[in-house]
Amino acid sequence: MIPQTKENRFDDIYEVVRLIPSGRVSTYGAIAKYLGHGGARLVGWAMNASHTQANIPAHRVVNRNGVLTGKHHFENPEAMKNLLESEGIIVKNDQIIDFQKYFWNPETELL
DNA sequence: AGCATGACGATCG
DNA sequence: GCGATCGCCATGC
Repeated sequence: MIPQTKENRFDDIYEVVRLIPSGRVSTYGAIAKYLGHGGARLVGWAMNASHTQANIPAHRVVNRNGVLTGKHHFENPEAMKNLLESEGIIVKNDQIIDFQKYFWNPETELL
């Protein structure tokens, strides 16, 4: 039996992030819970290493409050906000307006 | 091997 | 409502 390595976990996370449709956002906790990988920090860490992968819409992943906590990891702090607004999502003061309306939950959307 | 940190989340006081 | 604390896993020193 092949043990589940970190690469498997990261790959699973990347796959789910890639499934987030344009104009929608998801959270670290929701992805972590959906994959059952235990902690939201794993998703956060995977996002941190997402620069090693291609086509990872990391800007569509925010924390449970809909706050752009990871914007500083982009080239520019406003890049994340700019990308989200270009997809029709309103961002005010680093926070997504009507976050619950744009929230994309893999547990329900992919089921 | 032990300790600190991190794009988080939940709980407690 | 908010700050402190713990849990989660991976990484760096």
